[in-house]
Amino acid sequence: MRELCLPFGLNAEDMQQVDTLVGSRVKLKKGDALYRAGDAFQSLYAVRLGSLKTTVLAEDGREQVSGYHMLGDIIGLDGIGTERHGCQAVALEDTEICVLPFERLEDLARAVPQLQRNLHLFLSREISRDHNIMLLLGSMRAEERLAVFLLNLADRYRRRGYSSTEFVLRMTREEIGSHLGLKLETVSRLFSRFHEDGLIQVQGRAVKLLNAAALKELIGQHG
Amino acid sequence: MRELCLPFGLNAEDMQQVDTLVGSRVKLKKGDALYRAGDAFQSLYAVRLGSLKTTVLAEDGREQVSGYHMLGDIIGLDGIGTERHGCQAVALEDTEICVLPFERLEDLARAVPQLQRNLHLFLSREISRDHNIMLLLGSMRAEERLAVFLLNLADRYRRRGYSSTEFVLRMTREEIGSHLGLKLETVSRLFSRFHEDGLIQVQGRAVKLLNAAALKELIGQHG
DNA sequence: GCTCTGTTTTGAGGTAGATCAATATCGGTC
DNA sequence: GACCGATATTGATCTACCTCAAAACAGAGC
Repeated sequence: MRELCLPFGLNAEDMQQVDTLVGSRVKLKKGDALYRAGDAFQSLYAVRLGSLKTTVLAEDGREQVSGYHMLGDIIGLDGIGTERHGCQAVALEDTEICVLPFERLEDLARAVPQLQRNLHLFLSREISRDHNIMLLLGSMRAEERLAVFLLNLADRYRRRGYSSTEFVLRMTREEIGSHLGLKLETVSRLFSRFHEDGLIQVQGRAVKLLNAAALKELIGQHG
Repeated sequence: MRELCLPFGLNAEDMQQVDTLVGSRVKLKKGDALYRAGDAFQSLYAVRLGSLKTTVLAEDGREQVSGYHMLGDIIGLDGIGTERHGCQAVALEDTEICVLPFERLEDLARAVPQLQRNLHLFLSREISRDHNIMLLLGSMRAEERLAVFLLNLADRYRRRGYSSTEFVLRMTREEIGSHLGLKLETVSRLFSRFHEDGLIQVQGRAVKLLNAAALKELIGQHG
């Protein structure tokens, strides 16, 4: 649970303070942007419902999906340094967000050590996560990348109490491809192959993991 | 300067406190590890002299260079969340490091808002940096990657007051390749081609940028 | 239910970068 | 200054993935 909740481990008194932190709530429809690259940074955002993708943009317009975010994830962390968001966040379905004004969060973090600790945890975990994606993009073959993606998704659903073997993807093949450094056709072909090989069952965006162990085995082969 | 110094913008009084933070100094020889994957996390490290590479390790032993760090860089940020370092840091030459015990840094950050702010800046900048590398690895062609790498290096040298057009690479072709998601032969060929095309001058690890504008133009083409 | 648009699947063929291999060069050591 | 292992260069070939193209499918709106 710790990883899913910024105010984890706080006592009742501190919790009251933190409650004053939560600013507004935002509702997004599928396709709505929570923020865009270049927007002034003021707040972090906690996902309460639904899911979003974040994308980094190159100057020439190329776009790379940098993350897929769901319940409990905190997004916007990359904006702290630059005072501007470096990427954009777009809802993949109807989504609800808690706004956490960052200045107040900083003030509160100074007063509440456990909150400070949690904030650092979230920041650092984002860094670790990104490093793992770099490893994936830099040194894994296409089928390994998709296997990692599926297993990672399964794990995140599991931690949130959802089925870890059956879920509905919220992203298109193109978005998955962008995230994994592959083209949509390659992603589609891999889904088909995993299906044929009995590793998964796919029907459009509905995915069922049939043999997670075999998927894990796939990772690390060849390369 | 702000980006190069954790105690940036602190007044004299606060500075005195921060001075008490700096624990020991560590001297590393070329090839020495500052920390290894799995080591308990206790401190952040500031590079005072020399340079290091950080590498992420896959379970199967594959290794990916996640960063190249020089004077003023803070490393170890990915360990905060997990209490274990997720990657390893190895000196690329004789190197001097300041140890910053993290618990004390956290304590001090609660007392000194400006220090807190700077810490958040460093954490967030690392995230932005990683996102840009993800963009590079996920959607750029080989020659674009090397161009980005060289221009980025030039910029970092410039900010530190060194020549931005002439420098000596501290990494092997293989390490550069690992960082950029390419094989060493590809890196070598690209250096040769950039040389032939009059963009740079290369002699082993000594590099001179002859036409930075053309290198910039290269980025964003095709893709 | 039908239409339209966006998404997905599948096929055929091309290419950037990998792999394999041989030679050259560097940097350190005795 | 000669030797040795590590690093770099360069060439020839191979292949994983991309590109282009066409058809099947899904879902939102009427």
